Amino acid sequence: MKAEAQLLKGHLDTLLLATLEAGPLHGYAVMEALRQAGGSRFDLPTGTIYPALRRLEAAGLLDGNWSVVGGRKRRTYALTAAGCHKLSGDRAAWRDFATTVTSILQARPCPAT
Amino acid sequence: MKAEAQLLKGHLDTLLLATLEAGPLHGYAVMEALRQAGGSRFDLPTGTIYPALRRLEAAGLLDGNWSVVGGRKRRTYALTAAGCHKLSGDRAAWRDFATTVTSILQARPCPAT
DNA sequence: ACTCATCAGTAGGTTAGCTAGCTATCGGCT
DNA sequence: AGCCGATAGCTAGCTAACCTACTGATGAGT
Repeated sequence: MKAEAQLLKGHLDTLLLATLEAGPLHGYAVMEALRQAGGSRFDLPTGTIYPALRRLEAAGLLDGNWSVVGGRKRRTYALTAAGCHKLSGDRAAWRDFATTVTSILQARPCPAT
Repeated sequence: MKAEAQLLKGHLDTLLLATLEAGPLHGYAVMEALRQAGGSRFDLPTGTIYPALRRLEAAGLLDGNWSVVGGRKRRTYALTAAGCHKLSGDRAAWRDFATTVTSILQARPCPAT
């Protein structure tokens, strides 16, 4: 599939990578960080986050490791070098995409219907 | 489904509405206008455009009418009042979404792995 | 006559996010 | 001790939407 196609729906992956850029986090923490960063706009359910993280891990963009904190198992994800590289590209792609969409959406006076 | 969910993948509808805000166009022209506006970033196939336009028409956001130009049948779509209203909301939603994503994607110095 | 661009549409597949459900641990409460 | 809510992780299956690939028609150019 074309890379542009991903842009139409694949923003989540980029956001996850960006969230993990600041440092490794486990799934639940990623979820909360995103919710906080997005001001409830990105209040994503676990069914969205966990598969996405696994997807990114499978793609080699994240490195997931089990750890036990207080007897509770946690899978902590860290950005890999490939993930960091991907993020740079995604960032540029997002800027490009956002700029284009914004310019197309420039408000024109809506003519009376 | 939540409205926010649409934002993750439903940008196309908004772009189509915005393209038609300047004036009624037929499907093929919409495709070209979008391609031109997007500088090849939105080089969408007919299989994407036509169903989308029909979807928007079914939703009452567009008004489609057959016309014959040079013996060729054309379906010309015009923005309805509802579509115009929807576009205003989408525009605000996009600004909101774009701002949030951009802020999350703020480039931090990628620490050495 | 043949080819190409224009114009419209559909069928079917893939992806990804969502809903809904599950397991398990810890801490606080009764 | 037993229960419940919050934390933490995972999966199955649905749906929406976008894409690929196709059909079919007309008109213009060669």
